[in-house]
Amino acid sequence: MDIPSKYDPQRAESRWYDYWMQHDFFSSKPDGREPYTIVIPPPNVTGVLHMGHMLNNTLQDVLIRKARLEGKNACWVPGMDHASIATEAKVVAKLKEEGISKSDISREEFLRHAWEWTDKYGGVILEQLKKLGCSCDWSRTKFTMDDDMSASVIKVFIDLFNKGLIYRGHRMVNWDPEAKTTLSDEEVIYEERQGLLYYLEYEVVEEDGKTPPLGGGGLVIATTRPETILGDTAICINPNDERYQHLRGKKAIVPINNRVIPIIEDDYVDVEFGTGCLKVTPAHDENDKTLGEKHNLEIIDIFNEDATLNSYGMHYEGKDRFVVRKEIIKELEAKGHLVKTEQYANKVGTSERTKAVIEPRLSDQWFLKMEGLAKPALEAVMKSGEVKLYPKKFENTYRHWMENIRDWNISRQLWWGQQIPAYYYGDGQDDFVVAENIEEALKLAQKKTQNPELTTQNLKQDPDVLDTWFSSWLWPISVFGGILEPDNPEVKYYYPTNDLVTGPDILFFWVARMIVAGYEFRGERPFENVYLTGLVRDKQRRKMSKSLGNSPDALKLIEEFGADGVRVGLLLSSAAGNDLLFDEALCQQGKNFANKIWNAFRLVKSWQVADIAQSEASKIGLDWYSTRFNQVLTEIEDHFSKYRISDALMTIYKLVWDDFCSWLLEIIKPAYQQPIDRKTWNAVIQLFEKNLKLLHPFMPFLTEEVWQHIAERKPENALCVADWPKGEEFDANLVSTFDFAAEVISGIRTIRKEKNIPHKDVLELKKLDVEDLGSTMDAIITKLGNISAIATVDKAVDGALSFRVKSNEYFIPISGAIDVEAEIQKINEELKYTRGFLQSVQKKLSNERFVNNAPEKVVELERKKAADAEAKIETLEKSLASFE
RNA sequence: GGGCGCGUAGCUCAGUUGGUUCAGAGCACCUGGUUUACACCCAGGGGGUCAGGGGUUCGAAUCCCUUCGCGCCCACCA
Repeated sequence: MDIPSKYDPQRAESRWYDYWMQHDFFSSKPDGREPYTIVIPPPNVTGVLHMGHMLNNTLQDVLIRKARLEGKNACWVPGMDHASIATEAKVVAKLKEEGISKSDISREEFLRHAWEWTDKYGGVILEQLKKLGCSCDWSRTKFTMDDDMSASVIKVFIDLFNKGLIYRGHRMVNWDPEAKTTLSDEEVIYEERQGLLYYLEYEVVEEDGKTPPLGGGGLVIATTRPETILGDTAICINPNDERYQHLRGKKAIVPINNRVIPIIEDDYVDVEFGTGCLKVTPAHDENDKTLGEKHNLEIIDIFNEDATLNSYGMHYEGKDRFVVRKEIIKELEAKGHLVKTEQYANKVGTSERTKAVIEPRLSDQWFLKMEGLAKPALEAVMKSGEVKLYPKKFENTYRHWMENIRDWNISRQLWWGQQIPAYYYGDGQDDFVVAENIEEALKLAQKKTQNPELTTQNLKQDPDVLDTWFSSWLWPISVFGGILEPDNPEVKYYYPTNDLVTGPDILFFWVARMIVAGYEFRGERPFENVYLTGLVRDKQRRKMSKSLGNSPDALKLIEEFGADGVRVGLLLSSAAGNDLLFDEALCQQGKNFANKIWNAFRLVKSWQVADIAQSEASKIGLDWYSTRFNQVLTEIEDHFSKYRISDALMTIYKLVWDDFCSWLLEIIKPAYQQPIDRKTWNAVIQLFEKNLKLLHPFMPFLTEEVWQHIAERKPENALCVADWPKGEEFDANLVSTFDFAAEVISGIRTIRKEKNIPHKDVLELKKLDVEDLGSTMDAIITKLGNISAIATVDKAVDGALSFRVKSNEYFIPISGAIDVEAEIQKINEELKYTRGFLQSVQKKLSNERFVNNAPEKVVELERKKAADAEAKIETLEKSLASFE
């Protein structure tokens, strides 16, 4: 036999992937079959394959391959996301290396560089997915900046604007000073930081115009951000604060710039916190802004867009906010304003993308009103169940977010993305129109202004682009052209899609918004089931990240363990929603499993087939395995229906390794250099093929390789387009009878081990039946136990080793001395245990309340347990007697 | 500060409405094994007061209360 004893993944992987592609097995077109659709969570165009992607996409591939085998029209749409902030940052960095600054080049030039970059690096991750075995319909690959995708985004923007849901507003937004753009609330991550709370004394202007000296004469405020004092426009106290009654109606003086500001009163101020005096900086704090509006305060913005101080910062102009914090404290101390500092832990908002500390900033931005839009999306998950989340626990999180949803800031001060289709013709708040292009805009503007003289020269498009998620929320619709052509046959066939597999970290960013978009733009859910994976962590539970360097190289793993091995490794311990603690040992387990299957294939292939009679053992073994297969198949289907993918895999793993390899193949294996009968061989090949079908979604390469070599195949009969096994009725009794026999075999093996009897020594077996197992399984016991013959006896056999299964007793007579003492001790131990067991059962049965209250079935079972135990005790006692 | 979830064998986790199969699986570990598919293997084995305490019940890993430990989400306290 020249099949190598080790499975070689590398050869099989490239060979079969090419084969699948050549025969177009992954492509899908609408037809009469039931569709099964998944849209990929589009990875960032800047991304390279990491463990999270591997897990995610393996899961999707399992689902899509299973659906394909089930005869559905399986369509997995791949694609990429333009990821505006991340990509723009990379392009800016790259230009910087080349000595080009973004501010020195035009928008058009910049975009040219960005596209160049995208074309060069963009496809990498998709190629890597192919290495993993992902069976996407590559002819459908989409990019969120494709012309039609962008057109969809613009159309949706205009539509929502015309519905009055998009508005422009001067708001406090999350400003990322590094990317120089705003972020949505969801893109801000709050981190606990240890900082200082500074107590600063401000001078107070008395009624007589005098200012008592510092060191007790002023008022003391507490702040974490002393650098913002130059933007202070008031001091606020609680009107009920006894301590500060004397400050009412007075004014205070801002240190350093000596601006005189009012002291106002508001309940908002917490009397308990700090000193009870609050400095109000409306330009740099959300709450202060609210206070400012309420009390008509001046707004002084002291920062530039990169968070350095502007001219209001006086001699600090041009310096970074954190530098200023240090320096200004020194100045304040020197001037006697610093009273004390305290350690203080507070939450600091940071940018998800750049990690920069977020600066609250007032600016003109575009917002989408979410409240009304969220309603159907909330009901779909919480009420109608049209959209189901797995695991269910995320429904609570989802509900909480949806019920407290805030308007979505959709504008970003970037160039890479869909430019906002708003055109300004003047400086007024309302001097703009929203239109698909500048020509349309001109018409609208002329109409709005009643000025036919207006030309495109007078129009200026908003320079900002839309949030990336404002394009990806349309993904399940727009990849099928469902926004631009709502009635096209593609979208009608594939939409709504079936399953979505993604991480819980983008539940709000993406999943929730897709549900919103689905109902708003198609009146229908975008998908039925959402499978939320866990995060991939390392063995020490740390998140995998580039900076920690604890993320293994995905492609190296595939090289080392094979794509199938890695897939199995990732899946084995990844229940939905549970974090996955990645360990290469898991991949090793996957690789071992692949090798196990490979060797089962080698074994079967090595047999000579002859027209001889089928043995009894083979016949029973095959019957049993067919039955077992059907039993396990129902379990597997149940796991799949609940999206318990790792359980489904483990169930198949055990079926193949234990039931198929360890039991069935051993039962039918012919003696050395003997042929196998044709009937058995045909049957086992069929069963092997059924196993391969179950395995294929998890281990596509290995199974295709074996499938193609185990029998002659026509090109169109590849495993990846074979048919999923149909569940058949099965006889559970056959399985339990077999289990009994397996226990007997196990008993024989234990005795061999205890007494050091090699397997090749033939033994005799005598049985004393209490429970009638019959003789159906004798052939199997004989073969696997290496037993010469099984004889039934009616009393215990003297001078034999014995063991018991349930109430039956088995004897193995051996030549030579039996260690009588040891046998007696063994029996005594079993007796003691069984008596104790019986006692506990009888105690239950003698409890009237148990007998009266417990269901009849339960009581009946206890009675049977008691009877069985009594029978066993009797057997054991007889055995003991035989030694005396 | 509010909400959600978790704590079961050395590790990662199952355990559906309390009652055969309730104390399980895989890996790891230990013992033995050159049986001619596979040592990436075979056979056998040990291991848990189900986080601690209290309660309900004939009966609790499962229901209730409480303590401790951990994770996640949301929230404007300077």
